[in-house]
Amino acid sequence: MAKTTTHQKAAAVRQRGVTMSDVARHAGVSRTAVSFVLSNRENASISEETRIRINDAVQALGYRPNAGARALASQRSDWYGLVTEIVTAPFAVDIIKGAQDQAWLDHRFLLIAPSDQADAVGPNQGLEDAATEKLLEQRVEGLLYAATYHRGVHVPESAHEVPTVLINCFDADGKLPSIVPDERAGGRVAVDRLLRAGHSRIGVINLDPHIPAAIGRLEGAREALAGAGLELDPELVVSGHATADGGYEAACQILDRYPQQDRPTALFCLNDRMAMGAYDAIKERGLTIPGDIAVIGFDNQELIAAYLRPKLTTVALPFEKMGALGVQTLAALTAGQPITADQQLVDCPLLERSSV
Amino acid sequence: MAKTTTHQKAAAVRQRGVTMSDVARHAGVSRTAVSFVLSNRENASISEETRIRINDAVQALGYRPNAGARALASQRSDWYGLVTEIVTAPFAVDIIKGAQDQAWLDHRFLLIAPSDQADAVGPNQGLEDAATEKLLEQRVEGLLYAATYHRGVHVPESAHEVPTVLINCFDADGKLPSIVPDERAGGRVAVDRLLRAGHSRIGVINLDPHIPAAIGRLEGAREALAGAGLELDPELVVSGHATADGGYEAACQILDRYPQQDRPTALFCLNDRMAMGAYDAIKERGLTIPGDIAVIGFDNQELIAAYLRPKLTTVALPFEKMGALGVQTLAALTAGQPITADQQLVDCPLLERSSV
DNA sequence: TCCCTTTTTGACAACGTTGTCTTCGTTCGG
DNA sequence: CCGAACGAAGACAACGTTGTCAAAAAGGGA
Repeated sequence: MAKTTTHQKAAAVRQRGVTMSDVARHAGVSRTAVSFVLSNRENASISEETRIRINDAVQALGYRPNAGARALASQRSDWYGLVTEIVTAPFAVDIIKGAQDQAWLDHRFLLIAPSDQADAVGPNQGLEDAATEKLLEQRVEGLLYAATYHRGVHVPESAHEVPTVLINCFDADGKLPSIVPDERAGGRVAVDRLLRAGHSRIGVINLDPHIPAAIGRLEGAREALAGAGLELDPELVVSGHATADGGYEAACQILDRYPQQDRPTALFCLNDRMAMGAYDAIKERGLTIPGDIAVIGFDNQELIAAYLRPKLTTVALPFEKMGALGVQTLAALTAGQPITADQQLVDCPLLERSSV
Repeated sequence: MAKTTTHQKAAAVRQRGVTMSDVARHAGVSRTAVSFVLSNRENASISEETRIRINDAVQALGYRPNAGARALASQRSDWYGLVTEIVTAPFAVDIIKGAQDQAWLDHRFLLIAPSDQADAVGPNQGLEDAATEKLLEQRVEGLLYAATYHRGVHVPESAHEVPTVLINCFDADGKLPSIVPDERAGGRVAVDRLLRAGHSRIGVINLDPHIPAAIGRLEGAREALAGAGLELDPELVVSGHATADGGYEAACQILDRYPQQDRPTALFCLNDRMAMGAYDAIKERGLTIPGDIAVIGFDNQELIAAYLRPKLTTVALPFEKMGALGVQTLAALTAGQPITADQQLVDCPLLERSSV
């Protein structure tokens, strides 16, 4: 009696407790059969008829497998955890998109946890550790760490308990595999584009020269120039704060430093925000883009690049691809496959618009 | 003997199988005691000493509760599902941020699933249904739907099985509670700001006049003008495509239509992208901002508003707040509390910068 | 010492699956 | 009509918890 009461109460409280047994009962078969059909196993041996009966029962009852129970019993969750500060500083959201789409394709679920590792390597790992811990409690099969900008990071200790891949950042301790943009090739592509348009005197508006993005892109620029038998004039490289204002000031410096005939005819801005400022500096001086000065950016920040007038030709960071590749790499790792390289470089494609 | 072998094998295969029993054994107490301590229950009656012993054991063994098992046994997952196209079209990422932060505070986990409901009401619900279904399989306790732009949506049938809240959109069928921006108040605030700066002849660059944002903001503008004894001159309202180009064209129309003395001295652009275009139109005509023409935007798209020169004064959409409020509302619903209104309006704050 | 309270234990059933094994009918070919 | 071969059923242990309960042990006061 007491037992019955308990059951009824539970049933009343539960929103929708259709279990495999219910399906089996409704289809007039055994639980075993249902389990076989639903996870359509190899060593099947289920007649087409019962298979259909079971599927019908699933439909009729609106049965939904319980992911948690399945994970518990089968000891695999099909979940990956993604720790990222991107949600906080949504510059690289496309990483999430790429990762999520890929995970979806692989029938895996991405658990996204926030990180506040606002910047760099420092042990500001309060939230980050907690996030990792929470994800491991959910028994994720692997971890991804994604950063808003390309840099070295330290990952919490516990991340080493499961396969882990870094996206748009790399392990400062050099132990974990990572996916990063090929900044160098990107810089080369940008400057090549300018060279191809006939420019040979090219000003460069640089970022903080110590970050990987600046180092790689500048190196690429040098290579491209070298390919054309030219050298990068150090005088034409001006660093600025990575904002529109910074770009504006840097552009003013470059433009005002020389008489007209010596003035560079093109500017390579190491990010789009600075290109935005450079536009203003150029226009202010009554010069036209790309007529008098060609401008090429980097990052392909849609809101800027596609809406500047004229629209900005720029090199895109392959966020989406990196996200997808991260998940693929993780999938390989969790499947026990060895991965080839610890650092995978992803191409930065040129986006032609109208500023060159 | 056979049993021992099995255990060893299991332990070898499992990555890290520390269970509650292990903790109990290590602490020299019963499982029950451990369970009591870890979920620190009311009817406890556990001595301080054993409590400490248990916590030490947890530390020592690196025990991590298995969330899935806990969910299974306790019939509550502490998970909310968030279905959104925001990741695809990352205009309103801050909704995710707000929701996630709030969920974190409430010790709940947000499962984010992608929706491709790229636009509007239509039954393009392939992925969306699938996402909802997946989330329900994970036994989420409630669902959130978030849209990139304020509009009416249809939600999959199965969403009605658990408490559901809409963010930045509303149920076209009028059944589900929603959180939306107070567009009207926003429009009022914007125009009030212009009036306060002494402008009385105000041009309006409108969005597609049928969407909730346009309707509300325009209505608010009218109210503000009425408060100053003015009326909205229909001639001064020009609709354009919601892009920089659209804004540019609309601004040209407004600016060129009148001789200088009749020209509006301020423009209210219903979004920042159009304000960006308007800037160009104004500057092209040799006019200054805000000297000759004041400009006020809407949306506060950081990349634009904060980087335009001069920086754009605009009205912000309260994405983050809406996200947080959505989670709070959902928490109230799942806790069985009745909620007050089916549609909660959230204020759109004015962000003063330098264009007025 | 005895009773009463406070801790603590042990046992057991649930939760919804997976996975393995044995058994039991059928049906069919020979 | 016998033995395969196949399809399916049934039983059971496992997964790691929660939750409930009765009962045992430890301590304290009179």
